[in-house]
Amino acid sequence: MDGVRRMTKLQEFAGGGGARPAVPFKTLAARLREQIADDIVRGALPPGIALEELELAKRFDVSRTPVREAIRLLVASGLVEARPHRSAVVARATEAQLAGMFEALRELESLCAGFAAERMTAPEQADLRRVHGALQRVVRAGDPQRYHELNEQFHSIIYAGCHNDYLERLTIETRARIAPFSRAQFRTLGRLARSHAEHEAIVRAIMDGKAERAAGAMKAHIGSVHDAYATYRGG
Amino acid sequence: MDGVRRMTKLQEFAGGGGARPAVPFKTLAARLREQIADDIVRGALPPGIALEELELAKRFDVSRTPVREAIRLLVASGLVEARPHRSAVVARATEAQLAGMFEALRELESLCAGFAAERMTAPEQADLRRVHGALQRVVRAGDPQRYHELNEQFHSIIYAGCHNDYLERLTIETRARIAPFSRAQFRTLGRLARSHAEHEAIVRAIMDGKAERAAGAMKAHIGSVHDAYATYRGG
DNA sequence: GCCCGCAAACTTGCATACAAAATGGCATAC
DNA sequence: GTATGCCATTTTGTATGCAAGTTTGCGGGC
Repeated sequence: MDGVRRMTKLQEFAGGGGARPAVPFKTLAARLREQIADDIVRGALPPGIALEELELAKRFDVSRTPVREAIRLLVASGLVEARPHRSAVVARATEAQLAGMFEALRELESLCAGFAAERMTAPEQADLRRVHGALQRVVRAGDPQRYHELNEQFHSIIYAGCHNDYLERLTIETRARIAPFSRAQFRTLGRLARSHAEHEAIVRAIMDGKAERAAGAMKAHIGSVHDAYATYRGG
Repeated sequence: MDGVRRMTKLQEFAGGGGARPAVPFKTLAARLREQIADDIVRGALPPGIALEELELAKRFDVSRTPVREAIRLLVASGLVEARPHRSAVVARATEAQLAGMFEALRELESLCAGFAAERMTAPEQADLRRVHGALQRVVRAGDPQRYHELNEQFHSIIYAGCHNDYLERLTIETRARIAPFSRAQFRTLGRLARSHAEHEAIVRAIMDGKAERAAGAMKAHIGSVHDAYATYRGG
């Protein structure tokens, strides 16, 4: 790119980090996809913003080719929209689409919870209780950011607990797809407490092995998250 | 490619067809994705087969670039697996993965049916009845191929009837993802008749606006499809 | 002042060239 | 005869050049 040919470039990328010894090897495109997807989900790249190939290429010091491939990957996953000869943009969503995604997420998470109640192993249950306990402490401490992190763990444990890789993947992807639009939902301490109370019902149902109750509790939980978000957005 | 520069190449592709006047314009990559995805779903490209870039490029008379982009699109959708520096292959699945996908499809279709019972418009309902009637005639005639086509229409109408674009898309993609593995399920006339009888219960529940009954009937239907497939595959 | 048309600049789409890694075959050592 | 390591071949990964399409802004006309 500037005279000196740097070795492989695959080793050095990885977000400016150091050497990564036993990594299975990833293409530039794969890493770019992760990086950009992360930026979108975290909100650094908000919906509607243009993803110009040359700009991204310069930022990551690669050519347009892997950038283009990364964008194609993101397009297929739904996080990015692309139209021919126009810059790809971070996916937007109408209110109706967002409501649809929330509804789908509610049902997917509900399914996961139901299966988790029937299938989680003892270690998985222990892990769920552990994170649930940690969440309780965070609620008392009133730390929304930390709550957000642990909350994601909580839900992820339940996704994995359904013991259905495909369903787990669908749910994770749906959550990621909604994330860019719902980044402000846990701002109030009131919601934190309420969220945790809802978790309590879910955990109990799972521990008791009551699939329907777990599914119902999760459905109510996600529904209330959606309501909180809709209220927030509405005014 | 061979001296004479052919105009745009975007117009002429499209599967050897003629001029396509009012088409919104699609990139080569997008068309290749459709073509390859179709070949995978239809079984022309069975699971495990390698998708060599140069070979595909030659077959479609394009360069490797759009082929690669098409493959990336397919990778993200799950129809194709790729590992660095290895040919991409049509996605395979273990028995466990396949079972998981069937389970997910069962739940997704069940959700669609439930919502459809509550939300389908009168024209949509009429369309469903129309296809259902056509299916009955095909069962009597004993035409598995035609049954397969109409059966897809039948289910697609219900997907659309849930009035949730995202859920519809998830369900369609899941069905496509399973298709390469379940292409031999409607070989017996007995299954045709049974399948149609199950449809009957679904249609009635939807027409009556009974969401739970519709969901349950659909769940039973997909479950029986899966059983038939598992039996077929098992021996 | 506003609208329309045109052209320049910019961005993406595709092709091609080259680099790097994996595969397969062959020779060699045991 | 088998295993192992090396080299040629093949295939993917990345960079770059050029063509085509879109956007934008300017100038002229109304």
